[in-house]
Amino acid sequence: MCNQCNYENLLNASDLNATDNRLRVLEVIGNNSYPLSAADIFTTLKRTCSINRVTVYRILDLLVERGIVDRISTGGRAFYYGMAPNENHHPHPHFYCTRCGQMDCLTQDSLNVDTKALWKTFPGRIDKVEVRVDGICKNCMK
Amino acid sequence: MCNQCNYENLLNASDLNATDNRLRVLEVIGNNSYPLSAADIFTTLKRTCSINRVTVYRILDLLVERGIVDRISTGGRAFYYGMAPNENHHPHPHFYCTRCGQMDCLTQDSLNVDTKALWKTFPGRIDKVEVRVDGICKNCMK
DNA sequence: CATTCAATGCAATAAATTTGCATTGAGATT
DNA sequence: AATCTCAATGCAAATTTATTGCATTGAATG
Repeated sequence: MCNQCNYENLLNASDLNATDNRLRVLEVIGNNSYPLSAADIFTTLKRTCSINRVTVYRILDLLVERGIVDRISTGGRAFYYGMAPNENHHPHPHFYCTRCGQMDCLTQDSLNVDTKALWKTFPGRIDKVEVRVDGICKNCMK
Repeated sequence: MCNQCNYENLLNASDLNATDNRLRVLEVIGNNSYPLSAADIFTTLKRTCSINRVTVYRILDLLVERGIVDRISTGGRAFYYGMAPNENHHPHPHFYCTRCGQMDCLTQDSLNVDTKALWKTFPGRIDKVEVRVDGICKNCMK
């Protein structure tokens, strides 16, 4: 849950008009404590407003492209979306339950990833390092 | 490229009959120096034998389920497949070029991931830790 | 020779996402 | 005020990737 990010500012800073729909999508993502699928976001929005599925996808694409939101791959077929790293959101690994599809955020230091060497020697451009732990969550273990 | 794994033994050790198709799929994966998509594997096989796309998917599922092959997520929509860790193949991170879709293996120690703490404290079951670097590869940078 | 069953093929379906084209509405231009 | 423009959105259809259901085959077994 994020109480610190000003979504309107985030959009403006990326030269995006802060439309109602963009703000709504960003709020759903930012106010959630774990990443959500496009379907999750769409379903949530549908409850309180009339928005098209395609619009959600397009907004997500835009937010990812501008680096406001992170597209996170799962062990499954759908992407999940969470706030991209910024002053209020630090990069962190995720846990994906292969049984129920729930994705959780792990603390930044639960997995220690040292990327310094790679950044120095890699002959291309590095945009992002994604760390995902797959397994069965506490709930599904019961 | 793997000259050490005996694919027939790998299959037998998992109680799988070493059918021609299974061996072929495993050879394509094992003899390649980077992970391949199901489509890559299918296309490669099609060149030299008659096999159905569905058979490839089914064999891949089976190999993944038995832990012979790893299903690796990319920044894109398709899964990629590479040899699962065994005595000849150590776990390692991957690089995914978001421009051309090429996936490369990084050396085991180019990224230092320390998972000890997580294993001790995580309240569910951990099956796999996937580390993927996304960016633009050397070729696409030109 | 009949039976069984794992392996495979083929067609249809599903899930997630993307594309093409139409509509709308707020602000700029005449 | 009427018109124009363009970003934002909607709707239907298409695409991509993967999965399912059911039929066929062929080797092994009784």
